[in-house]
Amino acid sequence: MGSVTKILHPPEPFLFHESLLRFRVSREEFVNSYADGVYRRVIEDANGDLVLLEAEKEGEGPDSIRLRMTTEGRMTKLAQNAGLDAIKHILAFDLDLRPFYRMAKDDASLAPTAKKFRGLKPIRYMSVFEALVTAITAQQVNLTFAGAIRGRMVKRWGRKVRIDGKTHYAFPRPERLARARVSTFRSMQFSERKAEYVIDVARAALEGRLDERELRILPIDEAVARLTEIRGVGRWTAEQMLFRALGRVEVFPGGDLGVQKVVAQFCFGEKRVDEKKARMQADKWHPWASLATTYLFAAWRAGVPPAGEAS
DNA sequence: TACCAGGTAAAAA
DNA sequence: TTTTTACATGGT
Repeated sequence: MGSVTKILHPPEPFLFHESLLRFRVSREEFVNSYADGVYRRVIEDANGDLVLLEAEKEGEGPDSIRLRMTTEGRMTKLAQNAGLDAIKHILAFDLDLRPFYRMAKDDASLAPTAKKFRGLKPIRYMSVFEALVTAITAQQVNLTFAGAIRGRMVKRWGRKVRIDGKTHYAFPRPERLARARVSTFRSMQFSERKAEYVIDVARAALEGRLDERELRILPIDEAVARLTEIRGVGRWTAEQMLFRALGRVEVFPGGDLGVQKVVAQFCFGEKRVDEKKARMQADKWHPWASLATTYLFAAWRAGVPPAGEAS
């Protein structure tokens, strides 16, 4: 076993705990877990070596991060660098929040939340593939159930590392899921259709139809159009991916039920708005629309009352 | 029991 | 072109 620990200093402001809370929803999900103040996940380097990343807040004051990287075999320089790059991507070190805050301070529905959660970052998935499959599992079912079936999939097809007697799973490679049978997914309580969608996306990944470089730079509409050519990937799934894997915060998943609820609550004092109304509101947040939703979700989780509402 | 859950594709109107 | 419906399952 090889292990190395590094102290990282993310660009300020940075709120570790509040940013990671998003991954505390399910204990059965395995791939991205945040429990007892530690974010854990397994990544794979270019040689195919698996690295367990364990990140936690270091000390008081401005959030520094203690990152422990562990491999089953010898820790190589390649693995170390892969781990460092991965955590910087996941925690969105490259995203400069300052222009967003300049916009938010003049927006009545966003200003209090942006201030309260200064340093909140949109935590990301590792790949286009992972984000698409994860989104598909979450289509039209409650997130607890989505996490449960995803966990079964990961346990069955994800590569694993044993560290200190505990097993950790990497997100399954497209090769594995592309060859999986629908009936195996069905036994994990995927619907037949979800199973087909996941397999189709895995095949798209293998065939090079998920061009990350292209999806990073295409205008959002065109990127969504490319993605929705894949069966099972609708607008919502495409937008989730662009935001959560590629960090394209200008997208707005207006069809998302949760987004419609938080926008309704924090911007209109209502219970639910339709997609059109949500997108009208989001236009005011351009080009940080989904980043804005990250702040509203944080406020909602924390039980912060919407601006202008009595206690 | 019926209805909803951080949707999508395919059929029907 | 727009509006319904089937899909699977767990929770309320």
